Amino acid sequence: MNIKKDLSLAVSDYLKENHNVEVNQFEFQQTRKEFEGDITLVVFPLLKQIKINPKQLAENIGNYIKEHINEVEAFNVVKGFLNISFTDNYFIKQLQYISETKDYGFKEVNENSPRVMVEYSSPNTNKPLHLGHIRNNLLGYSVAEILKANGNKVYKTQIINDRGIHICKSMLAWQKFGDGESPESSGIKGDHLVGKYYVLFDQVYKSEVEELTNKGYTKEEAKKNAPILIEAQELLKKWENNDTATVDLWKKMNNWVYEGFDQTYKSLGVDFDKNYYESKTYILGKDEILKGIKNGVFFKKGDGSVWIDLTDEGLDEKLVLRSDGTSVYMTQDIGTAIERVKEFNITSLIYTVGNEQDYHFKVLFLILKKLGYKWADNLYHLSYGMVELPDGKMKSREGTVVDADKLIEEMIDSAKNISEELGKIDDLNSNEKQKLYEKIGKGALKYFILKVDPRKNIMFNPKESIDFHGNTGPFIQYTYVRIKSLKQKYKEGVSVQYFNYNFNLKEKALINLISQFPETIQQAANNHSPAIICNYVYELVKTFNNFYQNCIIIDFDELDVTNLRLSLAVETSRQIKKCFNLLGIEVPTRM
RNA sequence: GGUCGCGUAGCUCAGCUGGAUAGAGCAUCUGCCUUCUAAGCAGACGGUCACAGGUUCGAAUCCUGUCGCGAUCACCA
Repeated sequence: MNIKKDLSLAVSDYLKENHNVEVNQFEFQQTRKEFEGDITLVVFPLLKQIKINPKQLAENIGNYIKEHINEVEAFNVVKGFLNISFTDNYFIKQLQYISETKDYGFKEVNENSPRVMVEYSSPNTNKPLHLGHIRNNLLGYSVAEILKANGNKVYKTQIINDRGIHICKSMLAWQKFGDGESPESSGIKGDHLVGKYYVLFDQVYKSEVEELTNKGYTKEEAKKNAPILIEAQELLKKWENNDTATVDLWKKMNNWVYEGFDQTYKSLGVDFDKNYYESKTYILGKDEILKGIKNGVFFKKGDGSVWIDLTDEGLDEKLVLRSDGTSVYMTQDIGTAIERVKEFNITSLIYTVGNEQDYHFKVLFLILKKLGYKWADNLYHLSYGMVELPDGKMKSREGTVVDADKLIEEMIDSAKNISEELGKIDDLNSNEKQKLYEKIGKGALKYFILKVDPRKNIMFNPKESIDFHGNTGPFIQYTYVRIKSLKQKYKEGVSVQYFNYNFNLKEKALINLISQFPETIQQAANNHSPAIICNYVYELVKTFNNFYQNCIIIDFDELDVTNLRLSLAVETSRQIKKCFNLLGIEVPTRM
């Protein structure tokens, strides 16, 4: 049941019959609170084809639809806005439809669904995850869930940057100063332990650079010639030559990191269908480059390096193979994309990567297109803004990063403090309490991140704690809990029954809003934006609270009304839960 | 310097595929727990939508320019 569609058809008929014009798309919007009505047709756009007074046109259309559509009870016209009111019968029918529809608003996924891969996270293995990674993870996960709900077969993946000079730096510092320290011996989480040596390397490196500068080297020379850096580069060569001891150490330390990452991923509630590792994929892509040279897509310079000329597209020349024949980042991204399309038979691929790499992806997609891959048109860079601190961007080496594990822990602590202060859950056992604190704390964090438009930067002030009141995760969870509590109080099952009922404005507003759920999901999928879900669910919850505060829901003397209002409350809670699942946030039943 | 992005209330953000008097939350102030959980509700205060032009019946939204902030332009990843 889709009232907008019915209205559109009727208006279309009217225009054809009376003005002989063919229009099928109309602009509907939610009626503003200050006017009477449940939906509004904006007639201004029609004036281009029909040259009459907008008010008159609106009146005519209003009369026509009132006559032809049972659900239309009344209408009023303000300027070029046609405000339409629905009958009580419509609201009952609509509520009944919503409550009887399984997975209302979701589209089914089957063998014929589009196959989409979502890449996200993709960390380096030399340090623990920070707030920037949290944003990436939450976004990638949520967009994947939203796409699923919108009828796509989704594969979640990440490519782990497990090789290169960065990990050699941690390895070297551990070799030199670690004295055999391990996660077991130190009790430090694996990724944090490796990160500790990465930082240590940098400290030694900096002091060596300073020493060399004092000896009269220029800054540039000193940076290139610091002994510990040269040692790290030698370690990288050993790794590339498959030196057994080096490879063993590399495996050992990477495994520490993976164990740490797994813990953080689990805590964030994100997962992957397949992991790729750069140590395996970095060789991919070379064949494509060679083929591309033959086809004239790439060209070779005198020193043997291979390039693509993108100056016609307003970009630069871009290197795809070094003069010594080794790959660069771009090379393996070309190869990996092709591999993934083959392996998963996907029709599109979404890269969740920060907007600092906009240029890279522009070039990557262009190259794949020039290589003749038709699916290159379906590649999408989910480009998100940076997380900024009051004094600028986070920098791992300068120690200004907000650590992911620590932040999650702090959020759970805050949830605990607030819960204890309110004292509403004293009867729960400690295990139940802990689970609840996690749901609330993580809910606050995730909502805080996801409610911001992905494209925009996020300002995070570590000195100000993330809120638990107002437009927040806990507020929405709280509303859900209240509805659970209502249902528990009534005990009897409820279902929507027809009877002669006069809906009030609060109830109508709520049903109208729930009716917008399907198009909201679609919009969120089209825009790759969990923020759209956040805005929707917040609006829904505010509208519900308004209803809750003003209407007695459970009234044992008015069972018909109770049945109806409680159904409405239950349907609200179902949408809340679905929205939060799309955001990767759990809902509690008590708080 | 070239390219890309951003600029909305004291702060954090919606609104941006053009539509009615630009909306929320936080903060400040005022009411409401003897009705279903006050992590709530109702209300007050708060705006040159960076600035200047243009397109349009209509611009925060689209176009051009200016200013400010950020990112990017490596034989780094």
